[in-house]
Order: sequence, then structure tokens, then C-alpha cells
Amino acid sequence: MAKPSTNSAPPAAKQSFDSLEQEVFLNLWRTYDRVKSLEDEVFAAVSLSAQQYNALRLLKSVYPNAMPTLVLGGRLISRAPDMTRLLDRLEKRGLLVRERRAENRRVVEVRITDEGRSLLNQIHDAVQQSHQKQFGHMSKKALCQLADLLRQARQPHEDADNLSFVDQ
Amino acid sequence: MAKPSTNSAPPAAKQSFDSLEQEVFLNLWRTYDRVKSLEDEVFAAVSLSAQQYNALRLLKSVYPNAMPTLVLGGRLISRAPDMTRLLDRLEKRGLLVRERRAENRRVVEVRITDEGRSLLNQIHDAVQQSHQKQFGHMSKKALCQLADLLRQARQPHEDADNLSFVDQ
DNA sequence: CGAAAATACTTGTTGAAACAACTGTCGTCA
DNA sequence: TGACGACAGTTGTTTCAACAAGTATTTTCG
Repeated sequence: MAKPSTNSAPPAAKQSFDSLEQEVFLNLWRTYDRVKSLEDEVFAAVSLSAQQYNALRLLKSVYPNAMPTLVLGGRLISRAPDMTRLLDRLEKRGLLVRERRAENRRVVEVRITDEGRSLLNQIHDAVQQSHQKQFGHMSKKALCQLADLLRQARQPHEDADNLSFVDQ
Repeated sequence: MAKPSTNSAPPAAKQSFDSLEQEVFLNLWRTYDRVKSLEDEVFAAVSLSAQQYNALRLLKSVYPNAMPTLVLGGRLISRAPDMTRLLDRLEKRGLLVRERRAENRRVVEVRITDEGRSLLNQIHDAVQQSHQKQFGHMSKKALCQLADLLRQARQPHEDADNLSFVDQ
């Protein structure tokens, strides 16, 4: 263990975990960080954040229908406390449109545009390739196991809403 | 937050994945997000970010020695392109000190202060409890398996440096 | 030696999170 | 019907992250 490190001073500060649970969390964090950066390269090429891409992806999945802002926010992979401005930026680029309907002027319906869908199509292959780069070295069995353990890990932390994601 | 929402509409938009690899990534992302928020509550109570806590944790691990800025940056769980200002904030709060030594005036040595260590001690238990809350519901075996699969997943994406974290 | 490259940070600027406070709209029930 | 609370977004402010460009300080090497 512990890769002695040819580093002069640092005595290879043994990564000592306070608990197994902490070890899992730090592993989760680091793996997420490393793997995310691969995907981010693809998004950066078209000036999107992962979160923006995700919003568009969800909008595309209900196309040609629209989606209330709050519902969209609730379905994003990671929570976003600032839907308004996230949508502002995408709307300004013409990737989606917002409209209020007379029947309930409180809700803002969001719909992806043709440009939006076209942008998604344009990067679709590159995104898939980045996923391959992320996990292509693992066996199908290991991947299923990992997905399963991840679901299991967050299961008690899901709120009643977004269960749609958990099952499946 | 809470779980209001007897959401009328959501037909549980079947989460269709383009590939197994994508499914794993989205699961990783969501699990990270959910689980991170639990830990963040603890840090928020003392106005620290997870990244700041991590830097302090590393500095404590080499105490009473100091660490060059760049080495510290390289050992953080998630990469930080802006070490300077991260350290600025912690230094301003008296949690660490920086010093340049005559032998090489380029490198800035960073050392945790007594206040810094005291702050870490102060929240140590709460941090451990949050880890329990995160993963306490999983068996030891499942946790080991998860940690192992996570290491396996990022292994090809680690750069030569931070291997110290991988093995172990 | 002395220019040029490499090293280790700093600074500037821009964009995006986070939290709180606020506005407009709708349902409800006395 | 009309006040009140719930709902759905918006705006303001502060803080943080990311990328680029700049400043010192060694090291290298012709």
C-alpha cells in the first residue's frame, strides 16, 4: 500500500480515513470529479455546462411538449436553486422558449427549440464517446453492480418526488 | 424542501439512458449530489466549503510541517485551479499561515494554525455523523465493494501524481 | 555570464452557485 | 367577496469556480 512517494519532504501522508463511510465518500467525490472532467470537455466545446445540457436533455425527452420550470428543476440530476437564470441563459441563446398560459399565469412553460434539439444532436456522439472513455474499461457486470450500489447508497436520501430516477 | 408535491402531472418520464455507461455516470452524479448535501450542512455551520475543509484536513495530516501550495493543490480530492484565493480566505480567517523561505522564494509553504486544528476538532464528530447518515444504511461488505468499484472506475483517469489516493 | 525557458504563484475578469427577500397569481374558506 | 396563505418564479447580493494573462524567481545552456 501507500506508494512511498519519492517526494523529498512529505512523508507520503498516509491517506488515513476516519471511517469506512468517509473512505467511500471521498472515493465517490474523487471519482465523480475525475470522470466529470471528461464529459465537461465535450460540453465546453459548445459552451454548455453539464447542468444546462441536462436541462436540455430533459426538455428534449418530452418534446414537442413543454414543461413547467419547477418540474424541470425537480428532475435535474443535481438540484439547481436558480432555475430562472439557468433558463435565461439558454433562452438568450435561442435553445428554448418560455411562455405563460392564461389558464395559470403562475407557471412558466419551457419548451426546447429546433436549435436546441439540433445542438443536442450535434454533440450526441461526442457525449456517448466521453461516456465510453469514462467507463469503457469496465466490464458490463461491474458497471451494473456499480450503478446498483450507487442507487442503493442514495436511496434513503431521495425525496418522494424524483423517485422516477431511482427505480428503473 | 420537504416532500410536498402531490404533483399532478409527472408521468414519471421514464428515464431512458443512451447507454449503460451513461446510466452509470448519471447515477454517480446524482448520488454524489445527494450525499454531498448532507456533508455540506455540517460545513455550512462553520462557513467552510467541502474543498476548504479538505485542504485543512490535508494540512493537519502533515502538521506540524508545512506544505507547498502546489503539492497541496495536487492532493485535494477535486482539482482546484485557484489555490491562491482558496488559501487567501482561510488565511484571512487565521486558519492557516503562508511563508516564503529564502532557499526558494518561488514556493509558498502553507501551515495549519492552532485555530485551524481547533476548528477541525470542533466539527470532527459532526462530520463523522454525516458520513454515517450518508452510508450508514449499507453493509460493510457493500461499502467495500462500492469503494472498490469507484477506484476501479477512475483508475485510468488518475494522473501520475495523486496515486497516493488510489491504492490504499 | 546572460538570454531563454521553466517554475510557482498572483491577478483580472467573467460566469455560474447559493441563499434570501420580493412580486405576481391562484385557491380557499370564513 | 375578499383576506390570507400557498404557489411559481424573479431579483439582489455575495461567494465561489474557471480560464487567461501576468509577475517573480530559479534553472538551463549556449
